[in-house]
This record gives sequence, structure tokens and C-alpha cells, in this order.
Amino acid sequence: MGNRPDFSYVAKLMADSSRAAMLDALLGLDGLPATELARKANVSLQTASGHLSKLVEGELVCVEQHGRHRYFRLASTDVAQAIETLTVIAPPARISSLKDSSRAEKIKIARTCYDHLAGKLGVALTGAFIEKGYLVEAQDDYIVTDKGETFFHEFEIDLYSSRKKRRHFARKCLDWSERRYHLAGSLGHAVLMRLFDLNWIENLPDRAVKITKVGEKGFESLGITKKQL
Amino acid sequence: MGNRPDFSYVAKLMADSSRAAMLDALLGLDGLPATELARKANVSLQTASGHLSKLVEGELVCVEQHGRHRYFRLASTDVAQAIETLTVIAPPARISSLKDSSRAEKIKIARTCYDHLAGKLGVALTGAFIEKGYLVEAQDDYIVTDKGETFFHEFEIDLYSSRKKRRHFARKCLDWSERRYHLAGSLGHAVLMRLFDLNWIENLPDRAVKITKVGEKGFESLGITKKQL
DNA sequence: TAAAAACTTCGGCTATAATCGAACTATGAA
DNA sequence: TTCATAGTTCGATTATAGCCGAAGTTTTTA
Repeated sequence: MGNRPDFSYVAKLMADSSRAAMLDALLGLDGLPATELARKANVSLQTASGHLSKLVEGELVCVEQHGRHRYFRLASTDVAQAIETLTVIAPPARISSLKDSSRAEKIKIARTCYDHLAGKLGVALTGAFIEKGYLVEAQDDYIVTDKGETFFHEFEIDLYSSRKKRRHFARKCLDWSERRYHLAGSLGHAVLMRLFDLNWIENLPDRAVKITKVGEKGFESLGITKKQL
Repeated sequence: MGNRPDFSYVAKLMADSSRAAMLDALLGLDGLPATELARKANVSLQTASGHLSKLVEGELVCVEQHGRHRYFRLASTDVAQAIETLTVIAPPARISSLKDSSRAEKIKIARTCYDHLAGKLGVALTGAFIEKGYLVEAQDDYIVTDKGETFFHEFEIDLYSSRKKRRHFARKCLDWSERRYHLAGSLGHAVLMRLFDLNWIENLPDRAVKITKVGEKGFESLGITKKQL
């Protein structure tokens, strides 16, 4: 290898199935304690602790200490992005039961991707924003138009405080199931939070998301029909 | 894990340092025989053969048989993309010598990324195409404008035969050093080939690329100054 | 001040897989 | 038809690292 960063180091950290299960759980945005992550990965607390120190050492994960609790999070959205990009070329999950199959279907329709909306719904919503002229595409980001400023204001999303955040504002993110870009960054996060507030969507297990009755009408008002999903 | 594809399977394939060295070599676009890949990874032919069957089995790599030779390639640009995205969060290569440091610098300025141009130069060139109105951004791709059609024709790139290829035409690709998108796909490839033909750039080791004297003037005519790089 | 909870460290066991020598197959050249 | 080249398969060895039991540290609760 030349003088490029060594990607195999990161790959090694993601390669172990226990660590992968923990990273997967951490894609869920909430900071989780070691006990919870041990449970998700089906290993003892000691084993989990060892894995977590490796992930922290490798800067894939960071810790916040609150008294005797230590909450683990993904270190950056880049880590989430890397996991999603690997998922694009990963072999599809083997479907062993009817229940699995319906779950797999749901997760492709709508899910959260780290801290924003992904799946068919995420892609469709981003498409609708562009269609209506609220967003335009730029190199690595989306740009909010004047029309968009008005819209997001009416949608009760505070663009000012989103922009202030020390992170990308309207980043593009590649989706593993749709292989299309969709809105991420602090604006993507704010949109997701607003959709929960409005009760347009509800959480299902494994980061899948369900569209409520109210949501169906809401998304239709933005030009997204049920058929598209 | 829910019913998502298992990214740890792919990570495991990339985690071994011998396989990583092979994948790294294959980012260089040329199909390479097993003997060559064994040499790059510093392992015996038997070991290399074992690794390569795993990579093929995992669909990260594909083979073309020509008589007793078997040429290995990355299976898709998505694989190259996944490697590049992992590289974004990988720890920087440790710089142990002055020679390493200048090599690391060179590789950030200009290099080939799989089959197209990347690094500062790749990003700057793509930026110039957009600036001059030859390309506009779309969701996952760039679109060639009418002005662009004329330009690429004058630049002696055959858009028709690039479009015909069974692959993305003007895809976006994320760069690990610049963290910016740049032009990939068959058009990105054609541009790279044309730059070699014009003798604007020359190959250095490890996929780094050097701008020639002729190239300096050429890139300047496209509005890319040496300072930008 | 004692006990419980959250987590880490240490040590030994075990399974996985990376490695290469040796033997094998298949293609191409002399 | 014989030899060389390119590559694969098999088997034995070895190193790595994942795993948990046991014991330790620190903080909160009682």
C-alpha cells in the first residue's frame, strides 16, 4: 500500500460480528450504555467492554461519562456513512421467515439512517423538496432556496439553529436500499424530528419507521403518494 | 441486527491486510493476475489464490479468464466507493520518513481513484466544469449541458461511446482526502484517458499522478491555477 | 459505612483463519 | 510429447483474537 490511510484497520473493527451488532445499534442515534450494547450483541459485559475500548481506540465510537454510566455513540456521521456505504455492497440478509420478509420490506420503505430519514420515504421526500424548488443540488450538499426558506419556516423548522450546529447543514447521504442520495446533516435531522413531532411517522423496531394515518395525508400534501413507496 | 444486509461480512473481507493490499492494487483499474497480486500483498501464490477466491465469493472482485491467465478486477464501482468511504475515517498513514511525507502529499494533490481522476486536482477539475457550465449537478450524477457537449467534443472526448458503455455515465464519487464529490463513471474515465493522451499528467507510483509542464498550461486554460492544488 | 450497580482488567481456554510446502490441473510453447 | 507457466487444492502449523469466569475499581444508593 502506498501512503494512503489504512482502510483495513477500520474494516477490522467492523468485521467482528459482535462489534458490528453494537455499531448497528449505535446507528440508532441514542447514546447507549455498555450493558445495553452487550445485550444487543449477545455477549457478556466483559466481552462488550473489550470491544468498546477497541472501537473507541479506533475512533469509530466516542464515550460520554455520566457518573458510573458511560454512554457510547458513533464518533461522527462519517462513521454512519461508511457503514451505510458498506451495506450497499453487502449480500442481502437471508430471509428465513415470513416475519423476516415483512420486516425487511418495512425497513426498505422507511427507516432512520443514523439521525435522518432514509429508505424509499427518505428518497421520495428529498425528491419532493427538489421538485417543489425548496432544495437544489450542489456538490456535496443541498442548498435551501428562498422558496425553501419560506417552506421550512412554515413547516416550523428553525433553519437558523440548524445552520449554527457544528456539522454539515444539508448533506447528501447515499442509501443502501435505494442507492440514491437523500437529505442528511443537521437539516435532515431537524426534518426527522419534526416528522415525529407532527406524528406523521412512528418508530418500529430495528430503526424501521411507520407512516401514520395523519402522515399519509401529510406526505400526500407534499406530493408523495402511497404508491411511490 | 435487524434485516439489513450484513456489512460485517464485507468488512471481514476487507479486514485482512493481504486482501486489503490486493484491493488497494485493484483500485488501480487494470485487471491484474494472481501472481501480481500475490507480489503486491507479499504472500505466496497459494495464499493469494485463497484470498482471491474469498473476494470473488463475496462479490468484491470478479475474474476474466484469458487462457491460463485470470485477470482480477473490482466487481463494481460501488466496491471502490466503499473502500474510499472507509478510508475517510481510517487513521492517517503514519509518516515515517521525509520520502513518505512527500509521497503522501503528492497523493493528496492528484491521484487516480479506480478509473478516474481524484484528489485536489480531480475535485478542482470537476469544479471547473461546473463553473464553466459544462456540467450541472443532479441527484447521483452530473448532467452534461449543451455547452458541455460542445466542450467535450472539442476536447476530443467521444460522449456517444461513453454513454453507450454498460455503466454509469457521469457518476459522482466521494474523495477520501478532500471529502468532496468529483466526476467518475465512464465520462470520468474518458477524461482521465484524454489527460494522459494529451500528456497533461503522468503516472507516479501508488496511483499518484504528476502534472506535466504542458499540463500546467492546459489546466490553467480551464481556470485551474497551481495555487489551488 | 455497607451494598449494589456499572464497568474494566486479567488469565486461561478455544476457535478461527492466515500461512506455506507439496502435490495437482490446465494451458501454452518448443 | 515434454517442459514451463499460471493457478488451485490439501494438509499441517501457528498466531491471533474472541470469549467468559473471577476479581478489581468507582460511583451511587440506602
